[in-house]
Amino acid sequence: MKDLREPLRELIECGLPQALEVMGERWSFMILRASFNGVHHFEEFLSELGIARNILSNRLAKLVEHDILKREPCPDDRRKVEYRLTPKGFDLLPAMLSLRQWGQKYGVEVEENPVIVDEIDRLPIGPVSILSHDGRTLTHEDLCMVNREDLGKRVDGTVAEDNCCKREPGEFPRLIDGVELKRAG
Amino acid sequence: MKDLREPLRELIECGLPQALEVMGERWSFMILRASFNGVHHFEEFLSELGIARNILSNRLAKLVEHDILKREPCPDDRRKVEYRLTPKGFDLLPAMLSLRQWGQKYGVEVEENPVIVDEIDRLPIGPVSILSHDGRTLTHEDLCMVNREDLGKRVDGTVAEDNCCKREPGEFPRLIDGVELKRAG
DNA sequence: TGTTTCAGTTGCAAAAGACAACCAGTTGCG
DNA sequence: CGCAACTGGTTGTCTTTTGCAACTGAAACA
Repeated sequence: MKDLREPLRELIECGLPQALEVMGERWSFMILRASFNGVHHFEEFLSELGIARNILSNRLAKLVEHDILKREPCPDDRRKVEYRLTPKGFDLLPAMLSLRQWGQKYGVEVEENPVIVDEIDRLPIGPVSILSHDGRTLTHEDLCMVNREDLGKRVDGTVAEDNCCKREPGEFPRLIDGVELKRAG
Repeated sequence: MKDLREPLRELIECGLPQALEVMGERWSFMILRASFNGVHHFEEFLSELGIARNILSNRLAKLVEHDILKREPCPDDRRKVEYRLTPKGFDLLPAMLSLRQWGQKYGVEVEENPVIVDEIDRLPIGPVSILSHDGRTLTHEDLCMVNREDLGKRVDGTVAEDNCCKREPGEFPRLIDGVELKRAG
């Protein structure tokens, strides 16, 4: 009965494992960053990242397979191959930038020299943010998790309490237990 | 002279490698997600994630070492240890959510059952977004990279062109080449 | 007191990554 | 044309990381 935990795990299933299947692998994000920076060719990635050839080959193939990059022969020079971001790849920009900003905030000082700016006013962008459906900026304190059926329902009742440890303010309530209770009952 | 590319690589140095040092390792993000969901104990992570004991031990130690989680003995039961998010850990929420939303958008359909909502109106949050300094939502098409010295300067001059391949709309201009030119000249 | 739980550690097999060498199509050049 | 150089790989070997199972030591429990 080692699979007992399986349904429990499924309850908090979300897009994260799927995202990590590709982007969780080493070098994937670095390759993506290079792509955003306009790197398109194998040897270019190679020298830019300092990655092993076979790993780069493998990673590029996987990114192409997952439709994050597209692979096309270069018209000018048929030896060359072009790797370019697909729309799906471009959609990873918020993830990459928020990671990057986090690293910047807490890492040792790095003076990010080419700065990412808003093209219009040429001023640095703000932090990548969690927004409510109507555009308010939310912090982790403003969030909680509810069951799909209870969307939009304002509840004034008490929140299910953890049996051992109290919930930190801003941490998602452990709905897992609540749901488990529902299923059992 | 194999180190010739080193200074080139440094030019686009940013927080990403630093972020990936911890969060790029396998399981780190899954452990983080569990933490956000209120998981605090070793055995809990173990059954929730289906990870090997030694790897979990190693990963938790590394997250603690990097001040993403804090490790404290449980007051109620001195066998137990509590792992809790630090402010630095909470700051990874945008990165985790944007990854998650991306996985959700492009992955096979998963009905994210505990839905993350705004606590106030209990409606699902919007997409994690890139904002300008004054709060406008930006897409990848609105961004570009400039040198630190040129911040705020509106330039009407032409943009440095790639020698081989044209830049896709929305892709960051390859300032690497431009900068290299400047340094050389 | 013996048993169970918790948070690990240790040893071993398997998978993934790094490094270097080799290879097949271009391409540029004399 | 003939040949060296370039590009984008592949293959083989070694090292590191991961996964699995068994074991440990301290605390709780019965």
